[in-house]
Amino acid sequence: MLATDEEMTGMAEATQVIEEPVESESLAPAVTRAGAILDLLAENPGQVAGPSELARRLGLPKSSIANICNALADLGLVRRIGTGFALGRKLAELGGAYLASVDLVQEFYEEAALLPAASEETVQLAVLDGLEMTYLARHDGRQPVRLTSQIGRRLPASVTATGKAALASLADEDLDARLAPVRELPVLTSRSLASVDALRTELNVVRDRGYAMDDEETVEGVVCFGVMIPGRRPWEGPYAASITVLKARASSERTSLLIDDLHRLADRLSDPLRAGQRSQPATRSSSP
Amino acid sequence: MLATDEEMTGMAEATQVIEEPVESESLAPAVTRAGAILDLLAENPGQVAGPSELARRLGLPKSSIANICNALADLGLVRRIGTGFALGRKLAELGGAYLASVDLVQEFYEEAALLPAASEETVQLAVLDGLEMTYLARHDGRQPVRLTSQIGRRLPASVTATGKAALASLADEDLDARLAPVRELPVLTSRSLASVDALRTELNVVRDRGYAMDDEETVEGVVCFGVMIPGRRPWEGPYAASITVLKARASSERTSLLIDDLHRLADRLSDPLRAGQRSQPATRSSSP
DNA sequence: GTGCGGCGTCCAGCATACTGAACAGGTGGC
DNA sequence: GCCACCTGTTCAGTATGCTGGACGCCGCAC
Repeated sequence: MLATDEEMTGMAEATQVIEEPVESESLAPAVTRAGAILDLLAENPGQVAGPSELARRLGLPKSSIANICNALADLGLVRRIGTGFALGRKLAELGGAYLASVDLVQEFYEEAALLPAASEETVQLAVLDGLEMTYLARHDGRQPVRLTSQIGRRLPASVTATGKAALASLADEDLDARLAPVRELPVLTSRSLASVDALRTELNVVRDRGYAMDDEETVEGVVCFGVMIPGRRPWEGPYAASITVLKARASSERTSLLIDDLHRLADRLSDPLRAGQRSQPATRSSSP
Repeated sequence: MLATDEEMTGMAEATQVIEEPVESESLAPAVTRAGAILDLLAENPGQVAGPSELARRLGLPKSSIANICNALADLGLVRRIGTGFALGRKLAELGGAYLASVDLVQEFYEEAALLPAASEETVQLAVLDGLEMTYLARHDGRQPVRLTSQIGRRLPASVTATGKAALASLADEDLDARLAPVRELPVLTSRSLASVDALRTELNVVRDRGYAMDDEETVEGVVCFGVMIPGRRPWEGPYAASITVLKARASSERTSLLIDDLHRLADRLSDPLRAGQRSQPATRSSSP
């Protein structure tokens, strides 16, 4: 339809455009570009970049970027550091507001702290988005597993316990649609599932077993167990909770305690009415 | 300066423009408007609003808002819910990236968990921004104080222990500049400081005492203790850490333990090079 | 069934946000 | 000390994103 290629033939001589300037066509290009700027700054948290650098890396005019950056700075979405820009405080505010909009997050914190065994470990809540998991909440146990994901971080669903638990809960047609355009899966460690077929086989195991496992597929020496938590609204994708432990500490008896806790957590988060205090006893039974 | 009033005399008959359509003049209006949309959606987390409602509340053309919302949706900054929009997942990602860019946040989580007494309580980290504190991190203790601030939430500095600790650390001229345009302070409870004079007096107390206190000034029945933590870069505003406890549980002996921990935390976060190595080389008082 | 009011979307014309080059300030190399 | 390079900023012209009205749709009231 549109001639997006062959447009830079004139100037693409020795320029080092890192990002593609595609941007296709938005009816509000300034907004799209602002998003690209935030993404770029978020790639290496803490980095500060000036208008020139941003313009070069995005393949966009310097002036436009400067204008957008100034607008972003006025909003507090980015911060001026000298003449450059870095991520701003309002992002924490908006991120917190988004997390507050997910009812599950609040309840997750409360319920995770009450689990007899799992409350000692790192427990996380994530939501499926395409083929990636976005981590929404984290309960820190007493164990020094500090290499867990930051809140807001995204990881491939195929290498995480949360991701496998979420994918295993999808209807076949939904799963097929998501996997259709995929050739090979991202690989983080030598044990990551590399092929779609291997993933499908694994998902069948997850369905039968009732919980998912990440056996050093994300980080060497670290294992995770995950269970699915259904969304409460039709449009909310499947969530999942996981427990992260060092492989050396994952004895079989401890593991079974943790998985019991995980199922308990999922039950309480799946039916909030029954969790705190029973108020609607028979929702599912047939009417007389 | 700007004729903000009397501008809507023509159309302000029965229209209910909630927000002011000032927007002054930005060189990238679409970005400024996008920010206003996000702010509006963040006001009541979980709310979904269609283009018409957003346009009405912002006093802006419906078409423009629709275009901007579509761009925001493509970026993942907002989510389509039916025909409306709500905050999107990418906000969690960007918020997490911002928090990751603040070195203090990481270390805060590690050090807070190691405090002998305070690790049982709710410990928070915040940064001063104007006359408000933005909460950046929270360590959850075992006590069920669930009415603590969300990460990213902003509270007036004058009613919080973190805010008073941060303000008390400012140079006189800096403090004067921030307080100059202020007539009266925001009041959250009957004990909140209402006047600038009362705040100045309180800040002197904080300086002499070495820590700040919020005695039911933010929430009834809840007290907080706060200490300042200096920023590591010249441009980073002062940070502060606080401990939140129910007033009923704030015995004097427990309180003094907690305040010792707070000073310990501040010492370790102030000088990261010494934090990991030495535990506490008699910085404040000799051991018994 | 029917009319009404509200919604989200589409479209052409205009105002304006974007562009690219020129400017001034700062820095490092030789 | 000087030049060369890169920075961020400014400015006029023009392409283009923004505007307001019209359109089709849906849900509610009557």
